[in-house]
Amino acid sequence: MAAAAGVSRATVSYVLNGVDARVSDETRERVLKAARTLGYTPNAMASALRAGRTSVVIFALPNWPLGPALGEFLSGCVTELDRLGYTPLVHFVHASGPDGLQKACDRVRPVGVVAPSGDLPPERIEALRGNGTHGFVLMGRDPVPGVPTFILDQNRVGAVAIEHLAERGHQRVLALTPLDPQLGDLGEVRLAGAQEAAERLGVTLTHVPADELQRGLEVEPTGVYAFNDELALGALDALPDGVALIGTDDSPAARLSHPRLTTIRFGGQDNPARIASTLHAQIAGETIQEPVINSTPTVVQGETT
Amino acid sequence: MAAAAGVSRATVSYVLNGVDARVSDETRERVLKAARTLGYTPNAMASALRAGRTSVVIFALPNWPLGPALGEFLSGCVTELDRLGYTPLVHFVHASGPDGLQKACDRVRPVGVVAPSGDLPPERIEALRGNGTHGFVLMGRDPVPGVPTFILDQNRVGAVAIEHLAERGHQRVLALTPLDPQLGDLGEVRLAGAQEAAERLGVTLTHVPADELQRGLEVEPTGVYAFNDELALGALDALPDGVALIGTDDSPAARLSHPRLTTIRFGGQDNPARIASTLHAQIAGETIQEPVINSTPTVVQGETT
DNA sequence: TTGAAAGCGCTAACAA
DNA sequence: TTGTTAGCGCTTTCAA
Repeated sequence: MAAAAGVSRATVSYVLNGVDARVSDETRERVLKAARTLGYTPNAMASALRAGRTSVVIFALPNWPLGPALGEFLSGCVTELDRLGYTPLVHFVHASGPDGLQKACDRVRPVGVVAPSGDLPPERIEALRGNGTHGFVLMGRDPVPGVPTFILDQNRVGAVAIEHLAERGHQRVLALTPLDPQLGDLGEVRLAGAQEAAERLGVTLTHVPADELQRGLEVEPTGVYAFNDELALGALDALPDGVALIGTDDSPAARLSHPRLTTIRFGGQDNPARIASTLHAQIAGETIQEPVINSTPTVVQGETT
Repeated sequence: MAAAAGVSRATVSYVLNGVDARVSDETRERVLKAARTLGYTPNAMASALRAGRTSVVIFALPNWPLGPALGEFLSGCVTELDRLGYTPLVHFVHASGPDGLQKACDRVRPVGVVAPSGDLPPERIEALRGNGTHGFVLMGRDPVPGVPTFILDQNRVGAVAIEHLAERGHQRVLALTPLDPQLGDLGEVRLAGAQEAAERLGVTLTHVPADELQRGLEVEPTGVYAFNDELALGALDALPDGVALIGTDDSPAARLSHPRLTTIRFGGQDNPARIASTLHAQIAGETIQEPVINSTPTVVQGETT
């Protein structure tokens, strides 16, 4: 490449990295033309080696059920990170082996990582810091000291649902959960939150896996809380008239259903932007002012409650 | 590191890469211990630079609606690739800028790429080949000459749905589509396939966006084909008794709904494994025998048709 | 305004 | 069985 343009490798580097002060217009033109002709792309491995860092940000996705809400959130994060000049890539934690995230980080040396707090313990973070990873955002229920954390309080989701039903006078409530082990840990926390709220508010909560819906109806509930919108929609037709129903996720389908489903929306629109900028600030070496990003669940009122 | 173990860098490299023939047991032990003590991790950038290739496989995800079916497929691909020793990472094509995939490939120099055929034209593939990318699997409607292709015939999905309804004697059918622009291109192709099949079979097909379901019912359809299961479930309660309903995706919620939803399952269980092994073979320099991986949609019979 | 050269951390060929 | 060394492609300092 340098030879093709008749200049030194150094000059090529300056041109391609926009250090304009250093090269004459004429030389720059020649280099750019040669680059185009040859289809030259700088070797990112080499420059990463030299610089001691890549532009990659790994988003470690835990075993969450893939749906519209998650898609929107992920897309948002990717878009923001891309805008800031990073190369965001999603790693499926549960689908790789036990040390999948660890291995992925060792192999791409990301400059930043977004990961569930459970998958990235403090000692790993320390190890990564020494390897060129400078930005961290954890996702979890509780704040992690010293590391910016995106609070996803599934516990609260369950509580909000029950509070909503209780406010409307429902005393016997069914909690409808997917069979899918995917919702596993996530679901347990939600259920616990719902249970707590139920006790607090004097609501009788019966937990029923989705495939036993019919059996659950024997307790003659006045309200049903489904752990996701699909489940709610699937139950809608089977529920006796007058039984209230609230789903979770605010999926597009919930907005389009007849009757329109009441559901729970998780988190604000600007969370992806805040996650991205938190990462960016850390990587730039700034101190983070707000180490906690809160995601509050809110009820989206429909016609089913 | 080499110094800490009192050996040369070469020896460290051999030990950590399992070239056992070269080092004595005693030396190996010493090196491994030192590595553990120091928390030493080989710099993958350096070794990638040296080797001319990384272990990363980029899976370029187009603007498909995220749901359980896609999740299963993606997880499958990731698991298989991981098993083969690669580092699979998912790139959200639509969420990055226009040349997002290009940029991502330039920055991580993946050894393999799985991408929609529309996002990876032949000239790009050629360029990538020169940059250390040796495995390609395209996803699209039609085979691409010279490149293994995973055939996703959305056209056929639409046709299968209409055929299923026609077989059961339905002559007036509603096609219920999401508003979501996400399904855009994908949806158009499906609709076209359904339209063709309808004409062929003498079925009257009316296309209605999901938010106009009520208006669609004025044509008094005897069957409804929804472009995804969530939409189908959302409509279930609103449809008059006796109207047949078929969804798309075979989502868990469809299996759990009451009545159980008839739906369309897309593709076989072993597609991820075939995609992974096709990539693997190419990277190993083998010639691919079966350059086309077919994904045939099949009806999953429920109680709604 | 430009070139020469060092060095990022690793691996593989060659020497001992 | 182990050490020495060249060189992967880049950026950046120093010299011209």
